[in-house]
Amino acid sequence: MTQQLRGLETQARILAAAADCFTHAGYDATGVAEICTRAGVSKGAFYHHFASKQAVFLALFNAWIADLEAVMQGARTPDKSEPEQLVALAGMVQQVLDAATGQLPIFLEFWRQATKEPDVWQVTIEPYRRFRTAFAALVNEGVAAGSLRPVNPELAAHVLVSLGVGLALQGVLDPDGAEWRGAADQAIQLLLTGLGVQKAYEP
Amino acid sequence: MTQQLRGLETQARILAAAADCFTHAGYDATGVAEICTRAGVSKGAFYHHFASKQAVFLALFNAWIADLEAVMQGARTPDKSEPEQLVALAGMVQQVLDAATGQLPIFLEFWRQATKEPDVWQVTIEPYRRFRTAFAALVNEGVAAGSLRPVNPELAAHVLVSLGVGLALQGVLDPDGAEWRGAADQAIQLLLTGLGVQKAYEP
DNA sequence: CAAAATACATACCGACCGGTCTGTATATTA
DNA sequence: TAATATACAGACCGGTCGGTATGTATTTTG
Repeated sequence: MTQQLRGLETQARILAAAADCFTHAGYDATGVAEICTRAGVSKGAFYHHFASKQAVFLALFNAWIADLEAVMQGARTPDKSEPEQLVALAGMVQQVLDAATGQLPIFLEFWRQATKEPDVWQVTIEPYRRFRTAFAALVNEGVAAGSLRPVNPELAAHVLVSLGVGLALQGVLDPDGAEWRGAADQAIQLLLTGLGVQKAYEP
Repeated sequence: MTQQLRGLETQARILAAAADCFTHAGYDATGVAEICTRAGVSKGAFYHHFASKQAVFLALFNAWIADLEAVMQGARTPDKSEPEQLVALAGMVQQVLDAATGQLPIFLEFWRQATKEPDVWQVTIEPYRRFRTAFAALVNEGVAAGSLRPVNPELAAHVLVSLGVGLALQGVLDPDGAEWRGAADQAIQLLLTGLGVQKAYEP
């Protein structure tokens, strides 16, 4: 049991070190030796736990996906109105982004790899599509219930998700203070107003 | 004169080949030899015209910036109303993105490099800030003229630019057809409606 | 036409990098 | 306790890559 525990611990150290390196220097630029040094392990340990550098990257990526999945599960509030649910979902997106702030540059690595490796791409775009589906369903319900203007749900969802992604990327590239947070709030306000939520512009 | 022309020609070939390689394989993954092969020149020619691989990358990047600059200059229409100008600016963003479609993955390279190299970062975020400034000025005028709802111009501009960036990134990662274009149109409609442009929701 | 500059081509180098191989200490098992 | 498996350690290797050094053909210059 002690040995198993020890193994998992070094495995975690390798993952943490790799995340650090990938974040700061990028995937290609960081060598396995660098990861090992930062993790305080030898190359033998590294290749004992992981088949390749790519494997470490994928493990990191899958962990991130799992986290995202968990957060999405916790955002189900079917008893509220569609506008309120939209606000909740948007807030959740913000929460996810906040949780990842600081180590966000690694997303650029994910996205870049996704444009090359088909399997990475597959699992990369899945969360976005899921987001879009969720938003579209909500908008659809809202339109049917009359609480939202009659817009194309799919397109509206696409807009919402794109806005979230854009805010995230802006935050990565130019994180000059809290403006970003304010922009996220205002973005939601503007879009909800555009979608026809009266409360947003008639306090 | 003939010799000078010849030099510029091979220089252009190198740049084109490099853009191709960077787009398809990424910066780190493409070697100088590969660029030379695709360009049909020797390594000597390469290092005669460019000091390093980084230099080629920066040249490519600066060319892109210059293009963007030119397009932005051509979008000045001060004689129209603020909402119309907003639509024009948004359309311009779309035009820029369209022009780059297909070779867009190289933007991920730009952005990634920007998170590491301070000088690349400086020149990377400048266009975005310029976009934001332009949008903010327009929104400000519109608010003053009463054609737009009284919103914070800076935040509104941030939202607009973020949306554009997000749409672009979505288009890169998941370019499954024309939905993307429709989303861009609808996004503008929604935001303009949210900003208070009557024409958008009262045809 | 001589000389100097330009525009290449080719061979080559040292560094680095992902991955392997062998050895060893510790823990688990029979 | 003997045997086996696990968890490392560290030397090492084949190959690649960015960059250089040297040579040459052509062109411009004086």
